[in-house]
Amino acid sequence: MLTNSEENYIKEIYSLEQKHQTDVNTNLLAEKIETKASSVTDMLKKLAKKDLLIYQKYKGAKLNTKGEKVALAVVRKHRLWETFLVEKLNFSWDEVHEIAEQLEHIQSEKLTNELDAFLNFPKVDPHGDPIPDVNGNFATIKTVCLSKLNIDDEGVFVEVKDDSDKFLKYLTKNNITIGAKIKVVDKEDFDNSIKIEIDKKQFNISENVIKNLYLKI
Amino acid sequence: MLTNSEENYIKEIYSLEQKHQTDVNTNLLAEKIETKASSVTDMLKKLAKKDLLIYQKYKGAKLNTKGEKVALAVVRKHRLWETFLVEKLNFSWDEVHEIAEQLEHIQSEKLTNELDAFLNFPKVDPHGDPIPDVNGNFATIKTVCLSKLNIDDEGVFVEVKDDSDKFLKYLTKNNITIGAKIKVVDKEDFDNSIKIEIDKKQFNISENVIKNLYLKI
DNA sequence: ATAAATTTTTAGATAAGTCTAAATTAAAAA
DNA sequence: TTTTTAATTTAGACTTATCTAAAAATTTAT
Repeated sequence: MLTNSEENYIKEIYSLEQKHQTDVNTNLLAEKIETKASSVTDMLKKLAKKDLLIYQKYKGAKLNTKGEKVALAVVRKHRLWETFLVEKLNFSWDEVHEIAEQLEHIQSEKLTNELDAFLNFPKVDPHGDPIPDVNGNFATIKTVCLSKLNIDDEGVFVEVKDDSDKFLKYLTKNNITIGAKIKVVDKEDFDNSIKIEIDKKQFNISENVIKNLYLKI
Repeated sequence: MLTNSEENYIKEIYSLEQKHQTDVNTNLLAEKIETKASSVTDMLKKLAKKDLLIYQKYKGAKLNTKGEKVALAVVRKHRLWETFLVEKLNFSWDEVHEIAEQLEHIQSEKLTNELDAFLNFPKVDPHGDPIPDVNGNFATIKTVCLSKLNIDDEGVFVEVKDDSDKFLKYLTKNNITIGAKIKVVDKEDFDNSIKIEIDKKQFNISENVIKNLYLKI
């Protein structure tokens, strides 16, 4: 049985591994978990001793199969609960993260699986992130970052990478919601901003926004 | 913000106060929480300092208004989650306690209230225990302990006091479920057991069972 | 290749919640 | 009322997860 803290480290390590495709280093992890590097070192030692990851001094950490399984179970719970909150309890997509952070640590396989069934085995959560099934498998939908598109290209917005409520509120305000059809109207080289069109309305978005939006072409 | 441990103490103190109508003493509380008396003393001091209860050395503790409010909020969450698990996720009444013990600590008023609405503002949980509303109020249905009935008296079983899965499994096995019509057929003075009739079938139950069953006459 | 800068680890401290064992207080019995 | 028993509290220790400050290793720059 793992503590909430241990699960949080494993989840974050998993997420960083996916993003950077390399061993996770101490400082970055510390920043993400919002703690100090020395605390991270302690925890990595502990998780290595529990046989959840490979840790080499000064070289960083990497989940082993067991650790990855834990990570996927936590991610599964997090995304199922987010889906539940939005679909059944009238939450909006910018209100669910913090609560799911708590709910993801509830220990009961039956609960997780019954919730999955109750929600009709959803494939993605309210942010378009894939939900691992009971065996940890998930379909990777082929998505393309909005930054990769050229003028006149278009696609359907299906996944957002930054789940912060600040960012999600910005998107909602600008009508950029999952399922929206987005067309690239213009690109500015000097600041990498672009002009997009949604529902016949055009407006500019900055590089920081662009890199967090993923489309299905 | 209270820790899970603090909430558990407050909940248990509240429950013991209701049951015994007197200040809660250290040893009994220690037994219920499954910890040592010395740990209880420490926690009572801490909760008193946080102004959640009145604590007098060697005299026991008693929740104040603030503490009672916390207790009712936790009880509300516990019972709403139990109801959710049984009504929406196919759990039986003997499977929900442990999971609700975890879920009752999730912090989000909106979540609690949306869950309440989603369940249609239930008045009682799967064990017949009343669910406090958003203000901490609950209707006290007038119930009578089965031990108070005489031969040929009858009533509808609406509430069970012992929520342990062992006991609930026993009841299920013997067809004693919430809503069952129970008639007292015979009483044995020497061991206080009685013979009851449910659905035309008669059988004997012991004093330990009897004292945990409450009926509406 | 060496020095400087950065990253990471170690050492020692702290807070929460628990424990054991000893001391104290209250309650019950003689 | 004094003694005995039981309940409660105190003192000191342990674990988990955290922190700061200092030391060590690695990386980058000269």
